[in-house]
Amino acid sequence: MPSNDELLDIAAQAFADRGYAGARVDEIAKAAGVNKATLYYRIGDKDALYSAVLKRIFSAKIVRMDAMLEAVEDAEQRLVTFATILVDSEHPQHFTTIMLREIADGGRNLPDDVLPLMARTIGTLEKTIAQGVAEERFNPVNPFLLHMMLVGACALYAANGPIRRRVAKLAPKGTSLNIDLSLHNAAEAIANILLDGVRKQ
Amino acid sequence: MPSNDELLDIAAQAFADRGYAGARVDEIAKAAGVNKATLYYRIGDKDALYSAVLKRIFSAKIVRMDAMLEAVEDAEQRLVTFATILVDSEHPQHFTTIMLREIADGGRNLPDDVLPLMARTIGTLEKTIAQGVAEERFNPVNPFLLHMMLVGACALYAANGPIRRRVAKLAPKGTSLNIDLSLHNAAEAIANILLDGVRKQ
Amino acid sequence: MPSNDELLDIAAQAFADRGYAGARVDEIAKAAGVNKATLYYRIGDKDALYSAVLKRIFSAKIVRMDAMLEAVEDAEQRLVTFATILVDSEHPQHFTTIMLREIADGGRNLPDDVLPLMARTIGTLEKTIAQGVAEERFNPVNPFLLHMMLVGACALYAANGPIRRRVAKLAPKGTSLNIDLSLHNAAEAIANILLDGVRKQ
Amino acid sequence: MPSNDELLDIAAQAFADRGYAGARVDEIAKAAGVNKATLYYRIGDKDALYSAVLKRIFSAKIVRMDAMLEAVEDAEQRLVTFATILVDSEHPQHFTTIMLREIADGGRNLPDDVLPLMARTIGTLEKTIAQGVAEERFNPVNPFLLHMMLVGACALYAANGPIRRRVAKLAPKGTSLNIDLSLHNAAEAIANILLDGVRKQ
DNA sequence: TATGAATGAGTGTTCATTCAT
DNA sequence: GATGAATGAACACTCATTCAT
Repeated sequence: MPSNDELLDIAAQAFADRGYAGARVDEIAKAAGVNKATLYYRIGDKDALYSAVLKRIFSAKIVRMDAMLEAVEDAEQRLVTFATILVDSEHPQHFTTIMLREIADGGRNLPDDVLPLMARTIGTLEKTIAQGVAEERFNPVNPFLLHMMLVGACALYAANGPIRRRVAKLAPKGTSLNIDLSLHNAAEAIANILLDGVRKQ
Repeated sequence: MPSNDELLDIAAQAFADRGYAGARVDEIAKAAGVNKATLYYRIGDKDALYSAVLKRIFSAKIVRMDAMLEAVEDAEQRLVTFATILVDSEHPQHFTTIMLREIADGGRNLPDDVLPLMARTIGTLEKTIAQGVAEERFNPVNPFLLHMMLVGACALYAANGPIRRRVAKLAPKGTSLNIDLSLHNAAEAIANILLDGVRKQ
Repeated sequence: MPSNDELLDIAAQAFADRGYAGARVDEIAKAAGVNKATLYYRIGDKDALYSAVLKRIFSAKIVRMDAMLEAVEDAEQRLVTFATILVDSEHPQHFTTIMLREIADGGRNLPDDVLPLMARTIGTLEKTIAQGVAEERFNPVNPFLLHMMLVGACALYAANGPIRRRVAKLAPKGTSLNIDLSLHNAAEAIANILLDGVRKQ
Repeated sequence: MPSNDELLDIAAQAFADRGYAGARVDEIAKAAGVNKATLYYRIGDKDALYSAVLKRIFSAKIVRMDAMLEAVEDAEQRLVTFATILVDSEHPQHFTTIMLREIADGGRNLPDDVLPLMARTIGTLEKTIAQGVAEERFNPVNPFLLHMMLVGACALYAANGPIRRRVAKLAPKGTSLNIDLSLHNAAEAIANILLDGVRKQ
């Protein structure tokens, strides 16, 4: 009998793979090895299950971001670490994939109490950039756009593995598609390209 | 009675709003003002409808990209134009939103004949970057990652309007969230930040 | 452009293959190479089409029975010929298959004006048997049961080819299933077995 | 709430009455007094439901045949009993009607695992005839044709009650159509006519 | 606390039929 | 006469949810 946390991890997998509308409560219960009614008893309906998954995933990410904020002082290093944390956790694909889906959905299923978590993530990054600007190491740049670029690039790279491989088969040999950077390395590379654009010379 | 193209536009709206699994054939037919059976007669089942929508959206985008490639010579200008075309067309949200959903889905519903179109888009950008490198104006940078950054940032910004507004209400006044750049201007700004990172000094 | 008779033959094939409920007006029109609306214009709705097919098939059979009655004098020979005509015509499978379906259906779709034709067929056989009894060559036997036996055996043999072949694969070699009598020969054999039972010694 | 067996009996009624294509899952559920989804939960889709019905009906028939084989020694008596069992069971019309439909359908919906049951039925009869021939009481006769005659005649008589009554109204009084033998008696009579033809003199 | 069983309300799809030309 | 296009009414099937135990 799986714990509630294990239940939520299995549900996260399903929601990441299929989206809210595409995921099936039956299949989640089956994958978890519990009766469907047990899922309802322990967690609630599909909406509640989804909310719980989102809260779990976002909370974990925020906790890691906060820990990073305390551990890393350097503004540049913070941006790089921010990027790697985005893609680099126990369930990397789940976070980025579900986030992309939520954005596409306009946050339709996003419960109100995860929004503050998202706001905090953005605030975290904004503070970092403000710090770099204050230290006169960064050009003044719109923190929100920078956030979009960091998150967008990392999330896309993290999520598009399957498509990348299908497209790669069609492209001529030797093209840039034939890369296979690890998520961690890709996130670092992305952050560094951004830093090159942001860094004051 | 709507034309087939009008039908596909209405379906695109639905697929962008709700995703493949969340969209309802009934509602698409109703929104188009045709009988559901007419949809099947004219286009086919949900899969065929989705394929037709994807082909229409991607083809239109590719056509604009190609036209741009011929009209714009300068490598930097090309990157900027590429970004603006991504978000700036007759149906801007549809393209980026559906693309995000497809990436999250691992291209599960992506028909084989739209993959070459995606490959071409990437190839287009890659050539532009290679041109900039050849002209010794760009640092050598992984074109695929640059593509991720450009597309990821633009798509996220284009698609996350609703969430942005919800989050903005929660954030303190005066933060970077309270921006309201047009898609076009945001895409330009994003491209320029990237160019700052890529440009050879 | 097929004639109405050709149309009916094609429809007969469909009704024989799939039954009234299983046959598709679309497919009949397509098989006939005419527009579906043309089918309605020339013949009428599905019911009318089915009635027309039944009338055509039963009439043809009756005509051949009548011709036989005039040509063959001997009672025994009449029974044999009756059996062979049942299975042996331009469209042998259609008649027996559709007849079996109608019987199973309780004649639900059988129009009133084909019933007299069926009654005449039975009457034809009954006269033949009465003749044999009158000539003191046949035992007095229930003509209706004889009719069932002759028609049932011939129709089953004519219609069950596909199943017979599937079952034959499962049966051990050398069993009686591995026969492949032509319809004509099988009907003759069936009639002769019956005659052995009916014939006065 | 009906048991699964009761469910299958109600479904058998529908399939016998209307055939596979003509039967409606909605109506079966309604007739059984259960929700349509319950039917799917308990048994499966229309195909599975039909397979289950066929298996139930054929198994029951085979069981009775086997019991008869053990109880009856005399070859002639076996043929008669075989005929009566064909038409004489808890659900007489269902078996013969569905069998006729399946034959007309070429066994299109006949699951592979009921074919062995059919083969066994034929094998049963074949052994009986072989026994009669070995005992020098029967003429050597094709067992498969004999099977066709016995089954065809009995099935037709069992199934064509409704048509018989409609035709009888059209025929002149005093004709053979105005018989109303019970199924049991008709089967006996049919078997006896056949025996007269098969019996060695 | 847990679950096998049941179900109302959809959900995509098909089909016989009709209509405008 | 003939037909491409359109559609109301089914139709098989699914799914989130609940209930009895």
